[in-house]
Formats: sequence, C-alpha cells, structure tokens
Amino acid sequence: MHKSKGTRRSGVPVPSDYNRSLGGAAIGARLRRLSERIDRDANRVYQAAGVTFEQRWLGVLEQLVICGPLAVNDLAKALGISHPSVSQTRDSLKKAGLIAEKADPADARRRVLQITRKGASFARKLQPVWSALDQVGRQLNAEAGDVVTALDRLEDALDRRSIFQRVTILRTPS
Amino acid sequence: MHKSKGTRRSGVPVPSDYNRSLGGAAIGARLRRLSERIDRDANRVYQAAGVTFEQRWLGVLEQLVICGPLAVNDLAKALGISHPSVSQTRDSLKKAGLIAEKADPADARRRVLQITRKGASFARKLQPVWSALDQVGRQLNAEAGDVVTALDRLEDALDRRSIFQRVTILRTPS
DNA sequence: GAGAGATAGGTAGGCACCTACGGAGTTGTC
DNA sequence: GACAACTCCGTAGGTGCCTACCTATCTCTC
Repeated sequence: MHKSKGTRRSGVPVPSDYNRSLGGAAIGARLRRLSERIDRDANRVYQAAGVTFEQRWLGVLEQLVICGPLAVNDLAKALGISHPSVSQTRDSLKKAGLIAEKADPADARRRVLQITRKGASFARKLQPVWSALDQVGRQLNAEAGDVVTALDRLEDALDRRSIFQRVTILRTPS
Repeated sequence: MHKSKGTRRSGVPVPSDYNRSLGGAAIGARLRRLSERIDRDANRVYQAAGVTFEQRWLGVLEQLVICGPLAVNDLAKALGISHPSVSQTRDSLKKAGLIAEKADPADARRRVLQITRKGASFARKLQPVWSALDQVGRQLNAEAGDVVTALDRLEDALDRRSIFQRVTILRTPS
C-alpha cells in the first residue's frame, strides 16, 4: 500500500492519494475494492474447507435456514437488496441444489424459495466456518475502531441528505 | 433501512441483521452496496452537470492531467488497482476521446496514455463539480465520525493478518 | 363486474473491479 | 551470444450488485 507522496521538488501539484481520497466520491471506488478484497479473502476460507461457496449465498441461505420458505421479495426486503439480485442468487443456489422453488398457492406471482435437504446439510457443515468468520469479523471491527458504526453513520448521513442533494445545495447560487 | 427485529414470541432464532452483520464476512457485501450507492449518487451529479462520466475515469484522468503521460502499469501502481482495470478504463476513455495512447520508444511493451485536448477541456469543465464533491466528501466523513480513518484501520488490520490467516489460526487445534 | 393502480418478479444490460493466462519484450547472468 | 528470469500488458471470464423495462397477477374503487 503506497503512501502519500508529498510535494515534488519542482513544485508540480501532486495528485491526491486516490486510495484515501474523498474527492470526486473516490471513496466509492475504495469501498468496492475493499469489499472485493474481503470477499476474496473469505472465499479462501471456504476453499480451504473444501466447499464451493459464493458470498452472495450467505444472506439468502441464512434467511431460509432460520425462517423457512420465503418469497423473492421477502428475501430482498429482509436483506436490503433488489429482487433481481435475489433472483440471480436463487438461480445460482438452485443450480447447486441447495434450494428449491415453488409457486405460492395464495398468489400466483410469488416465487417461494426453500432450503433443500442438501442445502440444510451444507449449512450445517458450514456452521463452524461461519462461527470462525463471525469471530474474525468482531476482531477486525475492534481493531478498526468500530468500522461498522462508522459505516452506519455514513449511511445515516446519506439517508438524511444524498450526495446529489448536497452538491446541488453547494452549487446553487445563494 | 430496516431495523433489528429482536426475538420473536415463539423463541425462533432471528437471523442477524444482514446489513450490519460481521458474520460470514457479510461486511464485504455491505461495502459493495454502499460503494454502488455512492457511485450512483455521484453520477447523478455528473448527469445534472450535463456530462457523461464513469466513476472509474476519476483516478486515471486526475493522474494524467496532473502528471502528464503515464504507462498502464504506472497508473495501476499509482491508483492501487490492477493493470487490466486500467486497460479497461483506458478503452472507455479512448472511446470518449478523452485520452490517447502511444507506444513508449524506450520499451516496446509499455503503453503510454495521455490526455487529449478534449480530455483536458473536459477536466477543466469538471473542476467545479470535483471541488463540490470534495467538499461533500469531507462533510460526510465528518458526519460519519471519520469513516476514512476507520477504513484505514481495517485495511491495516487486514494487511497485518488476513481473514484467511485469522480463521486458520482459530480453527487449528491447539 | 370493470378498470385503475399497485405489487411480484423475470429479463436484459450495465458497472467496476478482480484473477488467470499467455505472448512479447527487456534485463541479468553465464 | 544464449538463455533464464523478470516485466508489461492484452484477453477472457468471473463476481455481485444495480436500474430499466416488461408481463402477469392481485387489490381497491366505483
């Protein structure tokens, strides 16, 4: 990880440290890279455990294991993601034989997903891995001085007033 | 944004609040979603300014504008991203006519990218937008209680010991 | 009962990154 | 000079999310 370069002798302006920059909403890119780093790192754990696992399976599997059958939209709401994301994850899980899908007799539009025997067994097998990942997550959060709360606060700030709104206010002549 | 559900009357275990969870490295997914939220939000700013802009252009444009011509690898190092990412961004920027590419006479492998007149004009036009986004970024960081530093610390923690290493240690019988 | 409005979810395309792989070129060693 | 080791970067495929759009179904109002 490179460090800030300081000012050059010639006096030429030095570009911001892109990795730590807030400029131009560069934090978005940083978060993405960090996200992918964590996903990759976690996936090494699954590989070492001898299983094929997609990170996006986590939320859906957990919900189905604990709550039983749920419709696409219910899952999307519970997880805070879009329904097409759930649909895509469902396709992947179905392909792996971990969940099954059926119509809801009470509403022909609904697609209800439920864990299969294979899926339940898979989840049981992964419990120790998830337990370890839980613990590591808490370690890291502690070492980072509670990054989860900082993210909470950032999201709250964006909920209160979006980047777009803030820029609009700044750029509106008063 | 939904809140934690608490325990149900029946005593059925309640799934973790996925959005705030550290379990199973779920923070990775959260970071990705937040990243995309920020990108989308910022893109509304560009749209309102009447320009087409891809978030991934930011780092590359800034480096080329300030430092002058740079090779793919130099850009990758400076931005902390992979060279194929730079290649892809370059293709997109070239298509928009904002940069040009040439070989390096000193090393036939190198591809040197440089800003075009159109690109320089484009960057000048965007200066006020970037300035506003800078300011908004600082606002948000302040409201979030310095999320940038929390991210620094998380990355440092991962540099010190990866998730994989931490899980391996936890799961190794002592 | 008819029709407007709302809801559920599939499909398509896009975003911004990644790793793996491979070919071409350069540098270092003998 | 020959060759091994290293470097540069293009290509391919993948990841996990998103929005836009559309069809089908349900609910509400008259």
